Amino acid sequence: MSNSWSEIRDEIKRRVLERELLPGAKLPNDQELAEEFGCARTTVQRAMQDLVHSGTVNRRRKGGTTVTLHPITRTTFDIPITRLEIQTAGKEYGYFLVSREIRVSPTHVASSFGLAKPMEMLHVVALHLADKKPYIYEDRWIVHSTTPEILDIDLSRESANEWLIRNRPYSDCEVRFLAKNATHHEAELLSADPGDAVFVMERTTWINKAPITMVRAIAAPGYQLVTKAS
Amino acid sequence: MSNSWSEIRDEIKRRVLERELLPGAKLPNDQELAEEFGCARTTVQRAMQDLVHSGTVNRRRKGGTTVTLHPITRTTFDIPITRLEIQTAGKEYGYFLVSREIRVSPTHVASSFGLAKPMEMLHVVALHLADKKPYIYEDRWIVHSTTPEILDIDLSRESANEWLIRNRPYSDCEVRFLAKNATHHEAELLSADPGDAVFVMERTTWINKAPITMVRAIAAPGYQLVTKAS
DNA sequence: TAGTGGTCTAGACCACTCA
DNA sequence: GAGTGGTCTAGACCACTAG
Repeated sequence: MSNSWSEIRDEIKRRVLERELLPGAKLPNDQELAEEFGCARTTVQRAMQDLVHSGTVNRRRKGGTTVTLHPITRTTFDIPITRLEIQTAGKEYGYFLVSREIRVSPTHVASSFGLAKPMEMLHVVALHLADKKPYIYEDRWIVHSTTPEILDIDLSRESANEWLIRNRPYSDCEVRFLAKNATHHEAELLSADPGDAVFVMERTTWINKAPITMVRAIAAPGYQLVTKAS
Repeated sequence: MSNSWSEIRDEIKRRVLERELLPGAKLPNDQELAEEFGCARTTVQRAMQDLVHSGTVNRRRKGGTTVTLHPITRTTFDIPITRLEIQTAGKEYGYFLVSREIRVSPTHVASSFGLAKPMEMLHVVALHLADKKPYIYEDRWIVHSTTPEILDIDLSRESANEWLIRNRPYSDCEVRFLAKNATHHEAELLSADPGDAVFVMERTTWINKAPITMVRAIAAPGYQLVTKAS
C-alpha cells in the first residue's frame, strides 16, 4: 500500500476539504483506519497527531476522533531578533540608545508582569535602523532585581534585545499585537508624523514565574507581519 | 527510569534554559540519549519532534541535533469565526450588510491573489457588532467565478464570513497583520474618529491554487491579539 | 466498565547529507 | 561511504472518559 503518515494526513485533510467529512463528523477509530490504509496503528496515530496540531480534528479517548466543529485559521509567526530580521532582508543594521534610566514602573507595566505594585526597573528606549532609516522603536522595562548583570552592560553598544536573548532565556512569554497612533516622541524617532498608525508588538517574559522584561516594539509605518496558515 | 517523551523534552529544554547547552551546541545522537534516559530511541525521537516544532533545536540527518543558533519567539494565533469570537466573550452578536456589488477589483486585490490582471469580483462590506457596538468592519472580495453559489446567498441575513467557512473550505491561506489610520468611512461605521489607529487582519485564501476570497478585517480601536509563546 | 486514543518498546530499514 | 535522523511495524500496556 505504501502509505506514509503524511499521505494519510493528506487523505484525511482531503476528505474534510471535499466535504466527505463534515464538521463534527466522527472518524473511524485508529484501528479501523489502520486496516483501511494497510498500515500499523502507530502510523495512523502519527498522522492524527499532525491533524490535531493543525486544528483539523479533535481527539478524545473513548470519544474518538471528530472533525473540528468550527474551523479556525491557525497561524504561526516567528519573531526573530530585530538585527537578524533586518540583515536577513539584506539591509544594513543600525542601532542607537535613546535613553536609559532606573525608575519606578507605571502600573500597567507592573500588572503586565502580574505584580501587585509598581517597582523600580531599568527603563531603556532604543532605536533599530534598517539602511539608516528608523525601523523599530523599542521601549523596554527590565526587572533588574532578577537580572542585575544588565546594569553593567553598556547598552549604547549592545542592544538590550540581544543581550537578554543571549544571556537570559525565558520559560514563558506573552505576546500582544495591537495598533496605536504614534506619539510626538515616537513619530520623531521613527521619522513619521504624530498620529500615524503604527504596529506594536508587546512581549512580556518570565523565567519560572520570575519576571524578566517587557518590551513594546513599535514598527515604522508600513510594517506588516505576514505568514501562511495551514 | 520512568522517562516519558515529555519529560525528556522538558529536560532538554531545561539544559538549554540553564545554558548547559548553548546556542549552536551539538547534542548527543538519539541512540546515546536513549541510553542516557533509559528509553527506546523512538521515545527520544518523539521528544525531539516536539523540540523541533517549538524551534528549540534543529535536526539534520548525519548533521545531528543542535540547539537553535538564533532563538526566536514563535507564536500561534487562532483566528475564529467573528460571530464565535464575540459570543465566546459572552457578548451579543450583531451583523449587518453595508454594501454588495459586483465590480472590477483594484490591482492590489488581484495581485494579492497572484492574478496578473484585475477582474470582476463580488465586493462585500459588512459590520460585525458586539453588544450592539461596532466590533469588526469586514471588507471582502470574493472571486465569484470560483464560487458562483455566493451570488444566490442573501448576504444581509448571513455573513459571507460564515457562509464561506461552512461551504467553501480552503487549502491555502495567507495572513497579514498591520496597522492603519481609519478612513472617514471606516471611522463612521466603527464609531471611531477618522485617523484613529486600527488593527487590520488580512486573509487571502485559495483552494488548490484557485483564488476564493480576500478579506480585510478592521477591528475597532482597542483591539488586541494576545497569545502565549513557547 | 468498556472503548478509544496515548505512549512505549525493540527492531528494522530508509533517506538524507556530511566529510 | 558512513553516520545520523525519519519512518514503520507489531505488540503491549496505560489513561482517560462516554455511556
